Amino acid sequence: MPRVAAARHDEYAEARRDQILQAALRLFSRKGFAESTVDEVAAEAGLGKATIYLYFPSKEILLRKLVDRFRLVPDLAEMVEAIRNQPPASGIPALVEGIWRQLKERKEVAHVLVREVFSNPERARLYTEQIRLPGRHLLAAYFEAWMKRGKLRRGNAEAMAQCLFGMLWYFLQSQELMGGKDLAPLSDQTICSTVTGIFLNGAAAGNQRTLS
Amino acid sequence: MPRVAAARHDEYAEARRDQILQAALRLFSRKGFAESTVDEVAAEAGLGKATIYLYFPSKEILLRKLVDRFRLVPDLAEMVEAIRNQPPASGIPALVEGIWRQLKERKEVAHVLVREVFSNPERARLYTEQIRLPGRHLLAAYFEAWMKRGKLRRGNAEAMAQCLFGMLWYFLQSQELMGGKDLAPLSDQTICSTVTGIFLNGAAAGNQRTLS
Amino acid sequence: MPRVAAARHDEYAEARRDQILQAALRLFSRKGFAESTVDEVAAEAGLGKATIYLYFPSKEILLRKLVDRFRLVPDLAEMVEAIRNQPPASGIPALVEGIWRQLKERKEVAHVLVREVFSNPERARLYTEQIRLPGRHLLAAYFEAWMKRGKLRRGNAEAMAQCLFGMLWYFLQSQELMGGKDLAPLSDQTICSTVTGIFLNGAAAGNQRTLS
Amino acid sequence: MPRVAAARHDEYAEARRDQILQAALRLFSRKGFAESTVDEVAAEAGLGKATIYLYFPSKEILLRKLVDRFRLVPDLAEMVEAIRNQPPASGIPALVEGIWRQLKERKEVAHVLVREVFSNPERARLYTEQIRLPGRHLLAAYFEAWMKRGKLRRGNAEAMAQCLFGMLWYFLQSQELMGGKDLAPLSDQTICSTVTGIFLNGAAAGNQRTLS
DNA sequence: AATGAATGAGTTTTCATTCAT
DNA sequence: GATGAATGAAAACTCATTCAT
Repeated sequence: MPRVAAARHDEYAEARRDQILQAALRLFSRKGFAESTVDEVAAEAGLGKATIYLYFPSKEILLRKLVDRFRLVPDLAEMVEAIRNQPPASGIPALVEGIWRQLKERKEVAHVLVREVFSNPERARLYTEQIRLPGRHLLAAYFEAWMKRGKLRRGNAEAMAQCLFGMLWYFLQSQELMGGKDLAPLSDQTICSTVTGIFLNGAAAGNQRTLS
Repeated sequence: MPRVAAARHDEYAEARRDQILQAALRLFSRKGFAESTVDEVAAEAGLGKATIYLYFPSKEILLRKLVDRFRLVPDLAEMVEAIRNQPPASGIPALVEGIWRQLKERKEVAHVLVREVFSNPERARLYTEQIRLPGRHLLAAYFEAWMKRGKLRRGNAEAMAQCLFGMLWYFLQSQELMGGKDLAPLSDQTICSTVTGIFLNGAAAGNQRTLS
Repeated sequence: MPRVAAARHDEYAEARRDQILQAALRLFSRKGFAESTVDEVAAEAGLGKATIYLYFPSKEILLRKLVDRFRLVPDLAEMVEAIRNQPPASGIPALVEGIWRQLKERKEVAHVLVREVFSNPERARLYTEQIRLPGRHLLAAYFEAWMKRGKLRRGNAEAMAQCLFGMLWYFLQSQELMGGKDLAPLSDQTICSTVTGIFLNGAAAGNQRTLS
Repeated sequence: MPRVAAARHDEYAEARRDQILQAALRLFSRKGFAESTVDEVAAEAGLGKATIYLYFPSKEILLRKLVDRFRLVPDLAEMVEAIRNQPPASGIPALVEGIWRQLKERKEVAHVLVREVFSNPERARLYTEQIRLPGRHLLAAYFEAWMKRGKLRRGNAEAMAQCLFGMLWYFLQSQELMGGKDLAPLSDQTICSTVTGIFLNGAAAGNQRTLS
């Protein structure tokens, strides 16, 4: 096969794969993985059922590829890179806002992750290895760098990264996925400044800023 | 039916129902709801398959009853009450430790909740109304009381409560439910002191204690 | 066991058996044999489920006993005997009316027979041998007697008996069992006189009476 | 979808549906509806079990479609039309013979009807409305036409139609479905001439022809 | 490459029958 | 004698996957 044709072919296949993954994401987010049939994925993608199998060998693998492709915070590396040289006092607020914006934009991904990945031991382990820990390391590295420069208190940087992300993650779960937005709404502003405030200065009186 | 016999009968049925719910909790926590069969629930309970249907009319209703019965932090009210008169500096560490202990003990419940409740909009809404918000209010009330006494910085107490719980909740998810314990273990000590430290004093240098 | 006690015991068992059969008849007539559960039979009889099995070894045998006990026209022999010496002109109308009355009274039996017996080859064969043919012979014997006395035209008496009974049987099926009573009602009077008229004189003009 | 392909597809599906209905008819006739499994229907049709569900959404609906498709006397309208201008004396014998021939050819249909339709109130009502009463009206209309022309005695034409059909129907039940053919055989000739004779002239002596 | 038709393996649910009390 | 609890065997139905076109 001539090189150009092969490249075109690959592009085409990639586009199809993406079309299917997007459809699956919408569907799984709405109905859940186990509750969705391959027929429905195909219908959502506007394709025939058997076509799905041309691009993904099984439904389970389709899910894995989905999780591979759709990161919760795909730009995390860029965000951390962008603030690498900023001290926490300015870097963390920017980071929190960036992560929160991206999480909110990607709540469908979050939905699928919560449902299908975080709760299935095997899938979760894979996710932890390939995505969660690498992401955590990025944050932790930033923290450690500024610990050394004396701008952050010394401590377990990995655990601290987990705390930061955990607060945002739980806001996402409760506000966007669990109906909190309707029942007890909190503004983005409140969320970001509370998280930032607590992470930097804590809630105890005597520390710098007012919370929220 | 004589009253005594009826009472005994009810007790017996209740015990059986509990036996089944406990078995289902273990199983769903291990394998997930959709991935578990009624056969397996029965086997785990040491009963015949049809017996399950004597006590629960369907698999779906079994799940609902399961969620009804098992709360995530059943003793939260007592814990908050116990520290009501302690200032945050001593109250929060106790609270964090108490919540964390109970969460860890109940990771099976957490597993089922994540999968079946937090991810299903309708069930999640119910859960938010009946359990999550009331719990949050308890914490928030404690925070507000100590804000008034000048021991906590002013801020959105509900959001702060969410932050505190979110950190612990995410540690539970990542350590216990997602294989983090094996892949990147963090000790209870590290977790509790990091959460406490960040919540009270933040991560910025110049604040009181060293983290973790 | 003393004789008296044994007799009492037998009477008691017989009464219980009857109680169950009556309940089963009502139930099977309403819902069909396959569609009824042993639980329902027990409930209808006001007994516990296991009690049914004290008196009948299986559900299938319960049905057989039911058919044994409940004849469609139990008094046929008496009816035929009663008109034995009456010529057809007066005997047939009496007979038709008598059979029709009994059929209508016993439409529950008819229902079960149609459903469970007439349509199951093995059961039907048994029924034909033990009940249907003997009944037909009774009618045929009456016809033959009056053929000999010149009051009925010569012909196949068995086939004639079948015709007479068939007309009534089909009226029962269509009026009582198939909703005809509501959709296109025919009075008992019309039914009996039409059957009698056709059987005795046919429908062709020039024969004696007006039909119905 | 192009029009031609769609048409071919429809034809194909229709053929498959028919293949399944034919198989189901044979099976239900032999074993009864409740006693037959979908697996068996599939095996009889030479198809896989799931294929049945491609064409019929449930076993119950398969039965309904079966009854819809297979009429007991599908050519009744043509038969009545064919003798419309013949007087009863020649028309009825032809009609009786025609109906009897068709009934015998379709005893499998009869079997299923008896068992599943005539005995289930709801289904029976539907059948009465859509099939039985229209058929009866056809016969009744013929009778009424000839009553007016003085060739049939006046009477309730609907009841008379019922009598005519009832005799034949009961012969079918008893001879073909209940083992009468083996236990007490009656020739087609006997059956038809007895029915014709009784219907036209009755059994009383003094009327025209000899019976059978 | 694209697909609808076909299907067996697997799931939930029902129910006749047994058994311990 | 009477019974409710327990259950395995069996049935309807679903769906991921394969295959012929």
